[in-house]
Amino acid sequence: MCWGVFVSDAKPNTLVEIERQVVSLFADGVRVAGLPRSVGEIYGLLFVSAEPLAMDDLVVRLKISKGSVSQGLKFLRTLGAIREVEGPDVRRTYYEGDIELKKLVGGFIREQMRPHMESGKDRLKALDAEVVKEKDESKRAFYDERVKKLDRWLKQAKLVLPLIQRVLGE
Amino acid sequence: MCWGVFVSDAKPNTLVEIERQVVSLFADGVRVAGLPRSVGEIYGLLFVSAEPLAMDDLVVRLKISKGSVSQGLKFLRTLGAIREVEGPDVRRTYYEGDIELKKLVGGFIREQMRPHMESGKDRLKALDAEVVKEKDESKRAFYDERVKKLDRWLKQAKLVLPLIQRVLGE
DNA sequence: CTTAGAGTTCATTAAAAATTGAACGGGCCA
DNA sequence: TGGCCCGTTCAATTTTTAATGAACTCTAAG
Repeated sequence: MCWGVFVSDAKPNTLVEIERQVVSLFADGVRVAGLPRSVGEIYGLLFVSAEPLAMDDLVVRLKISKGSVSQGLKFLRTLGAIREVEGPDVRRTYYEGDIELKKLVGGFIREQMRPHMESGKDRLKALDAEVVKEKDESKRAFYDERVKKLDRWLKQAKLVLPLIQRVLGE
Repeated sequence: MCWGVFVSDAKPNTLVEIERQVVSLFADGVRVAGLPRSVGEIYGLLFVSAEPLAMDDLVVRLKISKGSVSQGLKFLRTLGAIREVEGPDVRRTYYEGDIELKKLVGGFIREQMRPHMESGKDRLKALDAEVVKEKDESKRAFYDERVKKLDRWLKQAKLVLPLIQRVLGE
């Protein structure tokens, strides 16, 4: 084995202050979206790292378990928030963060929000079926109005999401 | 005491199927925003109720504790998602749901997202202060670029939020 | 074929969040 | 003034969620 030549570039197994702050910023940030802290930490460290990192770097430097990192990376990959890239060790998979906001938001909308909206559509259908069963005329009218309102909400949401993506798309 | 006359209008202490479905829809719905299930249930029941409800109605019909309902109502009030109204018993406070989506979303943006963004601004300032301390020229340039990127993210978010509100404002 | 190390999975454990319920404050009427 | 009831608060508890780590798969090198 040969270590010598690259020693001065060796990654520290701890975070410098700037990294600490960015990691913490993302860790807190992702929580408004209901995501686990570890996911934010992982993305945060990739975001502030000039060099791509492998799983083991994340485990060591963030001090979180291999299992958590594996799951966090899997999730970030499905969002399209990180990219697999080549690195010094051919046996390992290295990652770098995609620093476009639209990628993050777009991925979140696609993976987390759309599915909910789809199931919402079905549930409104079921609701409609329930409303027609209502015997009392005026109650039925009231329920019908409310279900129609929910339909409109869903349409508005469908309108807004692509709009967000367009604005973030520059 | 006199019950007779209004017995047929008495509120059941359980939910009918339509109510059950709407309550459940909202209970699940609010979770994408990271809010507790009980908040969704409360809003949901107010949403499908033609008559305003008092705290006790919610406790009995949703089978959740007085404490939870009190806190849930408090939260929904700060969002502006519900309204206090007069009701049959002058001693009680009755509520009805505001069924405009913009109220819900607007309240959420104002109460939950803006504060985070404000603190984010401060944290970016702190980050900037840290970056200038970096001795290594090229590292400093890199960090500086990333912090600038975060600044742009914040600006984009500031741009998007009012846009959402305008679109929902019909 | 065997070994070694990267990466995943998932049952267990630990941590965080929501819910409960008892105690409290305050208004109102007798 | 005292009893009653509505509503709030918050410490204790339960429930939910995330993190851990050991066992596993897979690939590649010897």
